[in-house]
Amino acid sequence: MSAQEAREPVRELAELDKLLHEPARLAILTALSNCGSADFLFLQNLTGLTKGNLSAHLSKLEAAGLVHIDKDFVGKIPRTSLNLSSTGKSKIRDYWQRLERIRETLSSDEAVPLPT
Amino acid sequence: MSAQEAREPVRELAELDKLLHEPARLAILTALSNCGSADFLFLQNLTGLTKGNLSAHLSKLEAAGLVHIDKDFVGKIPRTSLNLSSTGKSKIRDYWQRLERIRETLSSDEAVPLPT
DNA sequence: GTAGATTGGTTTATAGTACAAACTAGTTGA
DNA sequence: TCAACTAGTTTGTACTATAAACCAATCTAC
Repeated sequence: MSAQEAREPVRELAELDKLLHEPARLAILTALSNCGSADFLFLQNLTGLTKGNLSAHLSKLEAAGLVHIDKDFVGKIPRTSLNLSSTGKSKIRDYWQRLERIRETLSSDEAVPLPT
Repeated sequence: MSAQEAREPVRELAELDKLLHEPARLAILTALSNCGSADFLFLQNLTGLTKGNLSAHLSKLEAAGLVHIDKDFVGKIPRTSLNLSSTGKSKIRDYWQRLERIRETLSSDEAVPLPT
């Protein structure tokens, strides 16, 4: 992270990683970050997403290496358990830190110069 | 904003308004919110967006009633000036407030219950 | 035992979106 | 006057999110 970047909070906003920034995935990653591990239905209930939608987002996050998807059976009922990979953990933590830093920068000083 | 909503920060994340949440538009709106008024090229430089991209996003924001687009001439050179409508101002302010509140809620307590 | 409903998801089809490249209209410089 | 530049807009494409349809297995009622 360069000094350049740190002095350009507006540009940093425009360059946020959309894989993490997308609302549904942000909700999923943030939830997993807070609760460690969760199963599919719990996550669906928490986020309010439809099954298809949640399934698609989870697949995308798995493909990107941010979450692990484990399937097993509880008795005879299938269960899908989700948890963050170590990359996932650090990426979502970094995302929130970055956002908070941008917010602080923008609200604290004249970060955005006036055009003439 | 219901108490229900306030107790479900993860769901609130999943339901963020994409018109504002999209990185490029978030950058545009936040920049305008900070500097009051700006012209096209200034904004392009600040956000790092291409002209076509910036133009498209501005049109979308105008159509949604969040920004005003004014065109005039400085000498013989055309100039496009942008500023937030009152709706735009309150919406971007609310967006950041909401996000900050979600962040605080999620980091301060056991906002996300553990699945059994 | 078998018909229908339920659980726990995945796949598919579509509508919407962001983006860059191509274009437009006018201006300045050589 | 011809080329290059300014200040954008329009267009085409590739991507993406989403809901609806689907699937396999289990449970329940009869």
